[in-house]
Amino acid sequence: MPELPEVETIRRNFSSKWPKRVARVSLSRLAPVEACRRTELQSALVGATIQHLRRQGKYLIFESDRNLQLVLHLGMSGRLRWQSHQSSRPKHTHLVLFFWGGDCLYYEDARRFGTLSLLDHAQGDNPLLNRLGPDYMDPKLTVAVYQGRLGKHPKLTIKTALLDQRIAAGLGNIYACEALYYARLHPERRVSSLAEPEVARLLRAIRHCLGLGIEHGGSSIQDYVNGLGARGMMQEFLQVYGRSGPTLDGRGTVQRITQQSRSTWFSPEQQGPAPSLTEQALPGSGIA
DNA sequence: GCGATCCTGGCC
DNA sequence: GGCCAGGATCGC
Repeated sequence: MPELPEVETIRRNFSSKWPKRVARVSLSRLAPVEACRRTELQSALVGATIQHLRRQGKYLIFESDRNLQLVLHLGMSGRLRWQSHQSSRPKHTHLVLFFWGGDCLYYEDARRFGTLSLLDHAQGDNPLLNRLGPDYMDPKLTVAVYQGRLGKHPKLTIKTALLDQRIAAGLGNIYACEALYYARLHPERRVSSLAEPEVARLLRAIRHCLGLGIEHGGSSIQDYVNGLGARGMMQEFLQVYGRSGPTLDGRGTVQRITQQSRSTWFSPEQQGPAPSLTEQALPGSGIA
């Protein structure tokens, strides 16, 4: 469900709350946590102080004063909600952190596509985060770095590459479609067909879309709400995602296709015709 | 690289 | 009842 802007919005909702010491932990039977770490998770967190909340791609990382971090991915339907006092538990609540002083943090996830993990090392070697590419908002991700990382996957279509969190982290289906629209690139182009200026344009478009998303508090298309229970407004500003008929700016029409069994929305007028077989076969000018 | 798969809920 | 959904991983 949530992509980088939604997760970042939630992180910011809580930024003034830390540090906070955990008094009690409640973990549901169905909580999406590795089975071997269930009991450990509770005992490790009780008494720990959460120093701050960090984000990498779509992951939220609770850094504690002990040598451990709680890593949360919200999957498709995960929600995190801050309450100033204990309240009734929504259905599908999997974890509640009760803090000293009365505040509580509720984590719910109906579909249980999310993941909860406990990592021992505050920095460095953890298999979960090591696989992730650099965050799209990280300034260290320059055009040259991005081009190099894309270049390792020349055969992927651009759309697929944008969703691949190993190349760079944070994009999901919504912002991938939007970024391709702003970059005026056809989603079925191969990575190998991208020239350097197009990569630069793409990275700029991605950051533009993610920035807009953050500015508007995320997209509440179905049921996303932020950490305080409020809906976002970005759904009002999407050019192509989920639309039929004209793009939001009226410059083209929206077409829906399926890639990797997921929907892609794009505008043929603005993003060019489907790439031709000749282009796909041409060696050379690309970045492969 | 691709498709199947893990789940529930909402909509037609 | 069937289909679709903002994600990621695991087989072939």
